[in-house]
Amino acid sequence: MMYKNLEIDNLENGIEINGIKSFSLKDTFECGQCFRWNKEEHNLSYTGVAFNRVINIEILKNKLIINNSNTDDFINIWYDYFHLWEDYETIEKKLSKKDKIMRKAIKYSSGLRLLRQDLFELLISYILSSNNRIPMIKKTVENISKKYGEKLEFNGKEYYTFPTFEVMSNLSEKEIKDCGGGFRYKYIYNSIKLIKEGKVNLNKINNSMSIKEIREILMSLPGVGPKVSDCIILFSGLKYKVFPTDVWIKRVMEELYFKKETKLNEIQEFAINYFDDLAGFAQEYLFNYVRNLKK
DNA sequence: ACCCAGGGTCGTC
DNA sequence: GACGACCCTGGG
Repeated sequence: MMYKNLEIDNLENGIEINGIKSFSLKDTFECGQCFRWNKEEHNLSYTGVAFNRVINIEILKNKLIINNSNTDDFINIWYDYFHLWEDYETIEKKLSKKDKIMRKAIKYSSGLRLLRQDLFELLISYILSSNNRIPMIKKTVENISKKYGEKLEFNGKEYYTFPTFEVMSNLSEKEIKDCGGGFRYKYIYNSIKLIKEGKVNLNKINNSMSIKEIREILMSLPGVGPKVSDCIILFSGLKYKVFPTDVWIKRVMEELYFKKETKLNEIQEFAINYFDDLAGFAQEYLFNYVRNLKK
């Protein structure tokens, strides 16, 4: 069948999609925006859990293969999750024209797509990200899912959904602590508590609000500062004109753009003005680029 | 063995 | 507005 210029064919336990451009699985899944996707050992495919599903995805001869899925899920979930309605060729072209630095960064990570992830899962994941390392964040998110998510099975292996707010709101402080997030367990527990008590309402957040308004709501939660809230806003796909500024981005912006030590606010302000509507994309191309260069 | 840093945030001065 | 503390772990 056809769906918005894409041709979808059924496989035995999955689907095959023709017509997708600009999609690098490696750059999309390994750029640090998500914590629940892992490369398979034996091939170039990735398996991950999102929106209560486990799927395996690979690209063969320009076709996107989604295993353990079907057309309905593709239309209802994955088409939006992988941001397939956005034209990344144009985004990359526009950003490449900005300067030599962006041209390099994009050449390096062409095909990187910003996923549109679940807001609550992002909230917990990025509270865990503060002063933490990516492998440790992944480990803790995995622990939370294993303990309190629902079990899924695929290819003889067990996977776990990220728990719902409902489930997590009934956990004790100790239960959350035992998931392994270190000192951040209090942030998570107290954030959930504020939401449960109705003092903060995540459900009213939507993309017709201004970035400032959304930031205000998110930052009223403990453990959520400017950087974490910008990540939540960007990686949920609410807004793309944000520029999460962490240590890596700070370093690369100072080195390549400012040539001197610069304050976070100044970097942000510059980037938002300079990259405009594409700031969020620029941030992720840069982050992926420098983080891999340092290795 | 010891030290340091990690997709920051918070409390205190 | 600057500064140190923070759980915990892997790597030098």
